Amino acid sequence: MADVHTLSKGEQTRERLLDIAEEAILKKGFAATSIEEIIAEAGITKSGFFYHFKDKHDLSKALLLRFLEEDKAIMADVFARADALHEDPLHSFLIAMKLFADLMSDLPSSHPGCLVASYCYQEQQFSREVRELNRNSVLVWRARFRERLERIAERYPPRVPVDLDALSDMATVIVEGGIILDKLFGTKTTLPDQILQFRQLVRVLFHP
Amino acid sequence: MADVHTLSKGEQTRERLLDIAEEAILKKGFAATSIEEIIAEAGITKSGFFYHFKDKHDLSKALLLRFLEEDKAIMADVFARADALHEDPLHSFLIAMKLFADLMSDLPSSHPGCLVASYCYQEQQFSREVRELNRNSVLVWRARFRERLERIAERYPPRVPVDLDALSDMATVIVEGGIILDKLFGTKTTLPDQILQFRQLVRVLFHP
DNA sequence: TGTACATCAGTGAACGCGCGTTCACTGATGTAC
DNA sequence: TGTACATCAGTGAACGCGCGTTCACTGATGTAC
Repeated sequence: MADVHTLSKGEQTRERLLDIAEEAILKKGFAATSIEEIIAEAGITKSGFFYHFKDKHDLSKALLLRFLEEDKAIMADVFARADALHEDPLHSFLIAMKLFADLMSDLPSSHPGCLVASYCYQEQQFSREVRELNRNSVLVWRARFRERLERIAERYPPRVPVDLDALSDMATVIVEGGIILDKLFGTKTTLPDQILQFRQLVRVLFHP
Repeated sequence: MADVHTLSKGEQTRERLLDIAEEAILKKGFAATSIEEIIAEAGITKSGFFYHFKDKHDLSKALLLRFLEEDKAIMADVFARADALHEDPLHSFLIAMKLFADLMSDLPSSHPGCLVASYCYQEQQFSREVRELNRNSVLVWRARFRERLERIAERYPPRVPVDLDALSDMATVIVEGGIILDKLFGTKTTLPDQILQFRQLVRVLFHP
């Protein structure tokens, strides 16, 4: 959610529609979330909705774009803060994973879910463009982690052979899987615990 | 899918309806999968569908029950085969993870998805009973792995402190996350690679 | 072996409701001169 | 400072289509006697 004070009235309504839609879609899925219920909660009419979004597919695209933007900002911030605390790639990475785990612990309630996973399990409903955006977001995660792990492996040659690709993907895998378990149980400890588990693995593999 | 030859004509149609529904639901989600398209592919009329299922919710329940049954059988078989090959808990576990990874590599096409994750991201559409079934299935996974890891930890005290709960959940987390990545990319290597990654972690933690 | 009845595995037509979308219109705010 | 016009942020009513569900009915197969 962007800062409310920098948004015009119309932009505020639009953000609110996106907030309501995202929450509902993560609970029921895209097809089961009707425009009718979104506008009911937002307190506008249906035509008001279509002033903001061309059609329902336009909503799905705007929603994903906003989600990916926010996600990118969070991870960039986590890594930037870790880099500021330690310049060594391994230690910085371990700090980043701790910061990330803490961040996920501090959610107000249990994790609402990840739009990427949600869309993935309803893929055929979305346009090729949206599917492409979704896929690409995971490639970005993979590349981000891969790059950091490479720098670590350079300075700390692992004793056992390490598959850097699989280890990079493991970050995404752990996050998506952890979210599912927390979502299923209404808890918020599984995701941070799993991130720390991943952190532990990276340390065991590389730490001298 | 049960053996075709042990099923009556009606049971065969029912299984076929479940097959078609499962494939469609994993691609589009539950709400976006219409009874109309299921019967079109099955080649029967709508009333024929309602002969087999009370309503659409009845279908969702039957689908999940069948999925969980199959899932249980697969894992039981993997562990039984591993136990037959080695009686030591750690080695049997490592063998089981290898067998599991191989099994996931041998899928005819890319992984179609996991109904548990699919339902999880559309939870509010399902009855409390179905949601309960879904949640419970993860508890079963957790318990199954927890029990095996405990036996391992007894015989091989880990050098570093190990959180057995988190490690047990990691199995489920890795599988759900791995499936999402394979599903997104249309590949089938991520899931087995991640299972082997998990296997590697267990070995590093416990192997003397 | 034949007949009566029950169950199985569906068919066909109709239903009403909710959904996404469109279209003509409107009051409030902003901008140009 | 006042007027004309444009844009913003919607309203209200209507639409048609597809969806899940129901109901009365049916031909084929199985079972009892």
